[in-house]
Amino acid sequence: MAASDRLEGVLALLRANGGRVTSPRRAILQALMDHDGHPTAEELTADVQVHQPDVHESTVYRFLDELERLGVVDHVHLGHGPAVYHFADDTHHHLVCQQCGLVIEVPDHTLDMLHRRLRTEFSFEVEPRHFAVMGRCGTCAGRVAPAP
Amino acid sequence: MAASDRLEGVLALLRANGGRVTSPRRAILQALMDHDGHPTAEELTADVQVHQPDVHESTVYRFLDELERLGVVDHVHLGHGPAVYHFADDTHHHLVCQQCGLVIEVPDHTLDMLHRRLRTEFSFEVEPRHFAVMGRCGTCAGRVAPAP
DNA sequence: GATGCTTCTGCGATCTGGTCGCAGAGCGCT
DNA sequence: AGCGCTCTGCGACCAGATCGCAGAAGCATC
Repeated sequence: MAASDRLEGVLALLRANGGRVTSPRRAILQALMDHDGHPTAEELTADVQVHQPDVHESTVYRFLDELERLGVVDHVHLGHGPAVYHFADDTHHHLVCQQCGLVIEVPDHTLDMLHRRLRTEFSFEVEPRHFAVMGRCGTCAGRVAPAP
Repeated sequence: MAASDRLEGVLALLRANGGRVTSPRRAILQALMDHDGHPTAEELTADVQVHQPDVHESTVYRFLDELERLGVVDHVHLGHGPAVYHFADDTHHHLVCQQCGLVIEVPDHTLDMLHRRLRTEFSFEVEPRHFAVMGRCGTCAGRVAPAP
């Protein structure tokens, strides 16, 4: 199946870069693939510990760092609170509601205009992948009267 | 002079809301006005402690919170690291270079297009005031070859 | 399948940024 | 000056994340 291909592919890349394949690492990758959405390091740790209770949070952090160095995953800051992780080929931006925490995924090209404008006016290359775009979702924006 | 008018104005507002005027509070406000740029709570504490060494960091945090409740100041998260504070009437957005930390202030209307687009396409009300827009400044973007 | 070099891991300590509870100081109304 | 209530310094505490260490385990080689 495709999922296990992906896992083995990452492990091969890891080995090719002098890394070792261990059972905590397999479990962390598996948890990352099994999780739908945007897991935090803490959530991943919890998932892994269901089957391997001794895997330590710092191991998860260290391995996620390494996966990031290898370009396999990215981490994103969705406003306050812990960072969340996802596979790097899952390219999209995040709109986060500051009120209810809803995360809306929007395709890359949605922010193209902004890119162009800030590039021409300020020579600034926006990179909204690592930090979310904050605001309020339709429901929350409608529910609360805007401040005076 | 206008600066002391401003200080007294804030203190009057504070009193009008049942707050008290104390020498730590005067000093914190003064430090905020004297600082050009975007001070962190820690920097403000240090500035205050030059003249009043006993003022505690937690006092600074508490007073900044209160000033925020009164609508006098806002705090902004410029990517990683501590939040920075500025007067609320100083309305602009922040572009932050993830590489060198440069902060570019851009007028409110620069992001109007983005507002409109995200509102019509995703019913999302962008609120980019509380979190900076991250990316790379012209110098850093030019200096480093884009990743393959 | 044993050896040995190197990497990984669990663990606790540590760090940063920020918050909280408490007892006492001090503001400001009268 | 007296009094009620707010504010303050202080240390403890919290979350999220990182680090140093000694021991465990991968894997290339024999």
